[in-house]
Amino acid sequence: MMRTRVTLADVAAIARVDRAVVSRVVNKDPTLNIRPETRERVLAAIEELGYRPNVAARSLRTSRAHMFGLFIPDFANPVYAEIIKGAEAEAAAQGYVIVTGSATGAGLGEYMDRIGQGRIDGLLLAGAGDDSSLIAQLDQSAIPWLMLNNRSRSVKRYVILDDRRAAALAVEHLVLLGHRRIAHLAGPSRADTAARRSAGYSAAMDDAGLPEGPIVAADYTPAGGAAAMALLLAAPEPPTAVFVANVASAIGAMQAVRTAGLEIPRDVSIVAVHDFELAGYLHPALTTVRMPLAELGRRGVTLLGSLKPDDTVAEVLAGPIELIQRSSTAPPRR
Amino acid sequence: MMRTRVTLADVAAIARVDRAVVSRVVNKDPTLNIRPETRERVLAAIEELGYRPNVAARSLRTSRAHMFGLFIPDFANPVYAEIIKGAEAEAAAQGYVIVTGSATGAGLGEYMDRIGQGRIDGLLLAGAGDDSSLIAQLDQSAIPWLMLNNRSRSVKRYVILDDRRAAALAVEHLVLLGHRRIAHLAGPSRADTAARRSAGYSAAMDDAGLPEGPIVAADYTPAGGAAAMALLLAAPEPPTAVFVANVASAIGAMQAVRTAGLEIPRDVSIVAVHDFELAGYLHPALTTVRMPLAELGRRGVTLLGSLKPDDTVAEVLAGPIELIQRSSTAPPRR
DNA sequence: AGATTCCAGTCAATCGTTTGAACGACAGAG
DNA sequence: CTCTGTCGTTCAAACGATTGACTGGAATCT
Repeated sequence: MMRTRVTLADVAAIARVDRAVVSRVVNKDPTLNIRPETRERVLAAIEELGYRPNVAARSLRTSRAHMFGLFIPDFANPVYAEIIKGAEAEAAAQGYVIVTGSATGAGLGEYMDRIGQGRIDGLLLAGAGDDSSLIAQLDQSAIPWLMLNNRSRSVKRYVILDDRRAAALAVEHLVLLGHRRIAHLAGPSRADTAARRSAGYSAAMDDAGLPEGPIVAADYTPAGGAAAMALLLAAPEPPTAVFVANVASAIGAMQAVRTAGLEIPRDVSIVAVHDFELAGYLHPALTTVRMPLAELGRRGVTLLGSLKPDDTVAEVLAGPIELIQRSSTAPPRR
Repeated sequence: MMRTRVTLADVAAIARVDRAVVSRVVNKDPTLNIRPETRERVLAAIEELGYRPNVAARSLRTSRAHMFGLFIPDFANPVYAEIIKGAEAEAAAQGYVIVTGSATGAGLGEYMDRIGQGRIDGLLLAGAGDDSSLIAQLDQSAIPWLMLNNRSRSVKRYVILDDRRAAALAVEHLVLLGHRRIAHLAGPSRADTAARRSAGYSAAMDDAGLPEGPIVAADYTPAGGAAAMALLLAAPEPPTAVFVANVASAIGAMQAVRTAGLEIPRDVSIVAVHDFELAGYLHPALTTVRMPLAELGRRGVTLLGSLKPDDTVAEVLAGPIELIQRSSTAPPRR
């Protein structure tokens, strides 16, 4: 049952007032002086016709779209799912809606083309690389934008989490359990988060007076983690504990431990960054460091709303970072 | 560096033609007769100014937004992540962009309010319930919509997968391995997918000449699955295999098996519907039935594009459904 | 009584594109 | 030499909402 679209004019006609009045009633314009009974008529007409403002017309006139863009690498990654949820919640609270795009669909440039001009009031880039041609394009587009969980060397427009501290927390936990040979299964060298987590690892090891164990870099994938872990275990004096920079790698790493005929945590303890629901259901349940990912998304949206064109943003989100101890970490074997 | 926005008029001025010409060039209007050199001038001006059409103006005029809505229960659920990816890919191919919303942000009604009128050309509802007040509201909104992976009793507007066949495939696999006491850990009774999978289970058991084992319903959550599995294992003659309707439940179920001091697949085999990346990394690796979820998203978008106002759609997506055999299923113990 | 303020709205320009209709110049037909 | 057709463009009216400026009357002030 296709209804014909209802406009301000229709409402105005029924309520016997000017379109302007209806508009001001809808927008709760405080400068409007109106008799209660007139307002009632307007409201009744809106109700009767089921009027809803036309977004295109409104945004053409006001040049505000009430929509934010959010670009992520992959929807299937629970880390970004968490960020989206936070961003969406905050956007909803502001009456905004989110138009998502992912690198699996097509590149960022192509996404920007489809977005066009005037469709979004701001853009969040979660986990995108540091591509300078991209940044140039963004600056041309005249909308505020921000990187999440990934900083750019060239431009100060990012909010990140305290990955350093998260890494240190994980390492301290292992140290406290009595481990001394603690290796680091790092992320890919081009990833900014990986670098910060590695730095945290090094600092914490240093603080504990321990020598940095072997560090092996791997992709943020199960396969990458498995390969890297196999390497670590093959060493003449394998580590008794491994700090893994990422859950995806950690899952692969756990598999590699089993493949090597060893047992977690008896032979090797594992702790990884980012908590996620399934972590507690893996076997053994994975000890993780929980970071405020949803809060990161929320903060990004909040900032977008108040960002001035040339503002710089270089924020390390203050938020709870906690160790979720499960069964993959234990004191080393005597 | 905030650029001042570039309009058709700016381009027209530089190219020394009318706005209309620029518009027709941009839109590749086939009825336009134009001298090659004029076209060149226009293209050059567009390039020089970096002109991009204003989406609001365009969509006000044409009443097409080049945007689809997609509402899902939860971004963190890998099943919907897969659907989104498919939908996004197809939308991108059509030059459309997707505005997502989830039930974790706020309800569908609230999402529709934020969407407003004229912002989307169609709406996909993935896994939403069969809420009749909602359907009334949708029909009022004058945009085509479709349910994905969930059918509504009241309205024929859905695309679903062949859950019946998927369930049958899983059960047949267990039968082939030699199992005879095959239980079913079903989904919540209000979920449409759960009902179809249960039907498939029953049919397959019947075909195999086996008595229906115990059937226990559980939420599509690890906790629900764990509780239900505990119940199944406590029976005097526990099943040697369980067909689980959903991966989330399956993960909980696996935990419950371990808690009971049993081993998979030695003491009980488990197979679940929907494959997902981590399934291969669980311990033991979970045997699943892979369904074409991305294809479902893709198909939904395709249909939205060609849907007439009063068309009915009741489609069971034809697409590959395959058993991914891993290590959680084996012949029963003698 | 005349001036001023307030009330309760109305008027109309504007945002940037799209698109059916019109138009001047030129060519070819009759 | 006028008429009819193309060619290559231009004209201008939408689309629907917003918002600063304005207005006609009543109430209040001086």
